[in-house]
Amino acid sequence: MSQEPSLKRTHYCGDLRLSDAGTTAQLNGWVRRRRDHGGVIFVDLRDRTGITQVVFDPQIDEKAHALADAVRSEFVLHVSGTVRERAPGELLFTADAAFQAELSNGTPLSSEFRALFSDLDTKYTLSGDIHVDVRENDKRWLLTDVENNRTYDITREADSLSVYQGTVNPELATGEIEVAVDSLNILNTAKTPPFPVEDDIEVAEDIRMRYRFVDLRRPEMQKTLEMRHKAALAARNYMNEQGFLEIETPILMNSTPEGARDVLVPSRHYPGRFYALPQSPQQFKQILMMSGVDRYFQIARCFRDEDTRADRQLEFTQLDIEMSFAGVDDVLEVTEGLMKRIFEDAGEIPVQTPFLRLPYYESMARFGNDKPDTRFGMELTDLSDVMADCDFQVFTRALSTGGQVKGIAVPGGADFSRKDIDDLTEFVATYRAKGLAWVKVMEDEFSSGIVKFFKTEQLEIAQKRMGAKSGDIMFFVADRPKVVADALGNLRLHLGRKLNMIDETQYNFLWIVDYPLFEWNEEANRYEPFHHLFTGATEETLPLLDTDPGKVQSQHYDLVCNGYEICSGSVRIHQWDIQQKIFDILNIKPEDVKNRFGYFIDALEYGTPPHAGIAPGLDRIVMLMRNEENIREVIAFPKSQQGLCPLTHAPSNVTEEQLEELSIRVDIDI
RNA sequence: GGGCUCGUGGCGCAGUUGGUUUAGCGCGCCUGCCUGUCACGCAGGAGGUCGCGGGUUCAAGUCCCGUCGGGCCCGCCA
Repeated sequence: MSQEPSLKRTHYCGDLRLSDAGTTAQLNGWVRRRRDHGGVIFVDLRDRTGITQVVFDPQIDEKAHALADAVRSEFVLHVSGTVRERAPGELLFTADAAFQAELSNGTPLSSEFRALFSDLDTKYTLSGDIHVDVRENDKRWLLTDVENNRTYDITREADSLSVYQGTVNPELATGEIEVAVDSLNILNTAKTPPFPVEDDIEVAEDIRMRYRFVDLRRPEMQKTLEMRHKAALAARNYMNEQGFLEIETPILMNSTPEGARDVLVPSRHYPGRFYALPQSPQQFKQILMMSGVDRYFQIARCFRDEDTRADRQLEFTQLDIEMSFAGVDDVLEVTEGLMKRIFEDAGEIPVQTPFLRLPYYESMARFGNDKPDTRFGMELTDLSDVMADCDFQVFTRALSTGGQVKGIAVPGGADFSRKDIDDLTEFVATYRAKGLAWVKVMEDEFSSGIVKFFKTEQLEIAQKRMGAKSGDIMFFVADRPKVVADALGNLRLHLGRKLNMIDETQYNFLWIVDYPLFEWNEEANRYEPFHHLFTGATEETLPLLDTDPGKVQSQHYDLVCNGYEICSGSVRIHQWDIQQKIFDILNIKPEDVKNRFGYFIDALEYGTPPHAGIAPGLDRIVMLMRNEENIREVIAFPKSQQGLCPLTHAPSNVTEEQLEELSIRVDIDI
């Protein structure tokens, strides 16, 4: 038999502790760093659990030490050796035995004792953050200067204390031990990595993506991968406990032109026809309810061929949920339990249930959007009534054409410079606001070029309503309601971040409810579904379908956390006649209904139970728990903003033969 | 479809109104020395078609045009 190197390990690199000292251990891992001191070589060996310092000492094993000479960063090693306590370094000084009491009783060290350290060398000056461990009662102590990341080994001799330089690394969980290697196998060599495999690196994202296999070795990325796994596991366990069945639905389905663009897959058997990848398993999960499954869930990959953003990918993952004989409260309750379980189990983030519920219109009015970040104030205030008879034409013109005047008060904003305000004006222009009016609130006056257009009383009412104090600035936007909401809502967020008004440790869960069922599309001159075609209406507003569809309230709900929409769902329509009415209002022709949803309509008529569902977005949940602002940080192999895979370079060209089989002719030069 | 922004050794950056700069700096890398480091230290060294193409100029990393790639945003995302 050939002599294969042993791959067996007894521990992971994050496992060993002082209590393991004296035992033997075998580790596998990557070389984080090699420190060659001529006589002795230290290697930090890393795997996904942590780092252990392994030592190559020629006096322990000459062969291993010689081999270690060639070891470089990211080499893959198997080592075996003895776990040992890190021995004290050089003797720094001896001190009076009287100081022993200070080490044992946990009180802060006396200035006399501290002075001994500084007297020796200012580099040993102790910080205020000192931690003492008793290694042996009345005999040995380990003193850790946490702030300076330095340790001291203190031993009681006959009548004095000997203070040695410590070799413990307080930053490593395994920092009290090391493995003295007696056998080294270099399992593989490695090219010098393009960037160091450690946290807090400053490397362009495209470089990290190109070398994702190196990037993912970094501890924080491993932590993200593990947290994502735990979140999915927590979800599975919870849904199982709640009686839900996990059922897979097709990845190849038919295209539904409503909503986002579909990712299409050509069919070989049916030239000219295409499968679509699911934007969500919406129709299948409803059919599962019709099929008597009662409670379904799936960790489902979804695809939407739209341009991406920092929190949007071409493909993403939803915890897709549907339940029969359920209404709004049932779904919200299950979802609250699910969120609690995920955030607590995977993220160690405590969650209070039930969550607050905020009507859609109120959210729009107070925050300018339906995914408010409620971790800070600075809410929008409507001033349309107050400003109706001012002399500022920008306001009056907007108001007379059905617009609004709203404002926010920014704490401390009276200090903003002309340039600051210009930048903010440019910022709101992105959202089509034509300007940003401002008034600074001073000790006993209002300051601004536009003050002269207002009665003092008008500005006073504005100030009072917004809660602006002396030293604040009031910003106003006058325009169509949509523009006012977009501009001020985003300005609020922008300034909230810029002025550090957000408590990053807080998680504000909030249901947005009472959405309208339809939205009027000005350009197309017709109603469009606010959510999707199968969203049900509230019983009270259902009669309005015939008279005033714009006023019908849906049974749609969104769960929002810290400004991110993390779940979206609704009670579905389960009666054919109501579904029919929706198609009519939306002007979808019967033949289109038949072509696109025929199977679904059929099923509706064969005994569909009332049902409702929701779909939490796993990626965004993990983003929140990891405090990441980019979705690519929580996906192992994400695509670039243009939809390219930085590793495999998908999408790729295919051969003429492949195209021919699919009866596809590509009409561009490749 | 549109706006903004970035692209200089492996990585992160500097490079002034175009010119004394042989395109610098830090990290990393290589060689040698070093038995207690953990951002080891010391000495020496290698490594760049300044994204690509074209133009202006006596002269371009620097100015202009185009193009490719990354990012953020608007539109879009039922």
